[in-house]
Amino acid sequence: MPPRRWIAHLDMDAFYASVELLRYPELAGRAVVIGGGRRHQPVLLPDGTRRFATLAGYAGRGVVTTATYPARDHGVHSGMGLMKAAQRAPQAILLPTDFERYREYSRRFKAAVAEVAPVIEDRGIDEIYIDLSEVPGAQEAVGHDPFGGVRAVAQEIRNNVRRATGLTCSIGVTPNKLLAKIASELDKPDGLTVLTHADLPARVWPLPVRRINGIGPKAADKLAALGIRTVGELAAQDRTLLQQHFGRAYGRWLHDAAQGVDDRPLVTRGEPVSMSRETTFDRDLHAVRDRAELTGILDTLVRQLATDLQRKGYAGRTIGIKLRFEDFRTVTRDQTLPQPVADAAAIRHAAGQCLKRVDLTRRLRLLGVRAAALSRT
DNA sequence: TCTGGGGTCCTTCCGCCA
DNA sequence: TCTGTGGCGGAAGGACCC
Repeated sequence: MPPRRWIAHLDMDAFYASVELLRYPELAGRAVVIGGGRRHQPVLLPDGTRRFATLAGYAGRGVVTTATYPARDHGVHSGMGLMKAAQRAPQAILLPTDFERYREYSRRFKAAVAEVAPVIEDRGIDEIYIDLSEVPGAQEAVGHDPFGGVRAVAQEIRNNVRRATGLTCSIGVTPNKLLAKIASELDKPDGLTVLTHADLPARVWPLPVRRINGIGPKAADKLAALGIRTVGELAAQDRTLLQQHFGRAYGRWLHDAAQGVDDRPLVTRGEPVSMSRETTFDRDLHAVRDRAELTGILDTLVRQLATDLQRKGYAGRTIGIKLRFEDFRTVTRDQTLPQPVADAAAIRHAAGQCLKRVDLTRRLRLLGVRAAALSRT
C-alpha cells in the first residue's frame, strides 16, 4: 500500500509580536501593535525600565503589521490603518518593525523543523509547508489513534521549534496543502489539528469561503452576490455554474477547493522572479512642484535596489516603475533592456525612460522601482 | 483621519513573425 | 500574394498572499 500523503502547514503565532515579546518580556499579556516607521523606539530610562510609545495620538500613514492577541481582542488586525487602530485601542503599545531580527528567528525555526522533517516549502518569513509522508513513524497508528504517528511527528516539530526559539506555532496536518493551511488556523494559537477528507463536512464546510487560500476579497464579494458564503455552500455548487461566473480555470479550482481536492506538490524554493523597492510618502507629492524631492526619493530607491541585486548576485533585464496616485490608482511601466543590469546608473536611466511614459498630472503617494527577468551574475 | 512593502502568478492585449 | 492562425515575448493591470 502506498504511504498516505501527510502535508503539514506550520504558522508561527503572531510572529513579529512574539519575537518582540521575547526581548520585552514586561509586555507579556498586553495589547501590543507592531507597525509604523522608525520613530516610536522604546526609550531606556535611568531606573532601567523602558518607556514605550502608545497608539494614542498616532498621526501618519502606517498600517498595523502584527498585533498581539490582547490587541486583537480590541478589534485591531493586521493591515488596519494605525489611525483607526489608535481609536480602537489607544492604550496599546506601539513598536517599530525590526525585520532583521524576525529573519533571524525565521532561520532558527526553519532549521529546527528541518531536523525532524527536511522536505520544506518556504512560504515567507513565518510559515512553511512540510511533507511528513516519509518521516519515520508518520504512517503508524498509536493505540486506538490511527493517525497517532503523524500526530507525534507534528508534536515533535512543535517541541523543537519551541526549544530553538522560545516561540509557539500552530500546525495543521492533512492530505494536502490547501487543507493543511485551513487546518493550522482551526486551533490557533499553539494548536495541532489533524484532518482527513472525512472531517470536511464537519470542520471545513461551515467556514466562510475567505478561509480558502486563494479566495480574496474580490472573489468573496462575487460569491456572496451569488448567495455563497460558506465553503459548504460553495461545495454544493454546480461546476459549470461556477465556471460561467469565474472563468474556466478559476471556476474549476473553486469547485475542487471546496471539496478539499488539491494535488499541488511542495515547491522547495527556486530562484527569485523579481526584486523591488517602493515607498509611500508622508504627504502626496506633485511631479512638478515637488520635483526635487521626488528625484531624491527615486535615486534612493534605485540605489537600494542596485545594492539588493548586487548583494544577492542578480541582475535584471526588465526594469520597471510603479506609481500610486492620490486616488490610490496604480500604474506600472516596464522596459526590457538588451542586457541584464544591476548598477544604479543603468537602473536609473531605464526608470527615467519609464517615467516619461506616464501622465503626471495627479499628485503621487507612492513610488517604486522593480527589477525582473533576473539572472545570476 | 482611509489603505505598507515585498513578493508571485494569471489574464489580456499587442506587435512581430512564421 | 492575400488572408488566416498560432506562438511568443513584452507590457500592463489585477488578484492575492505574508
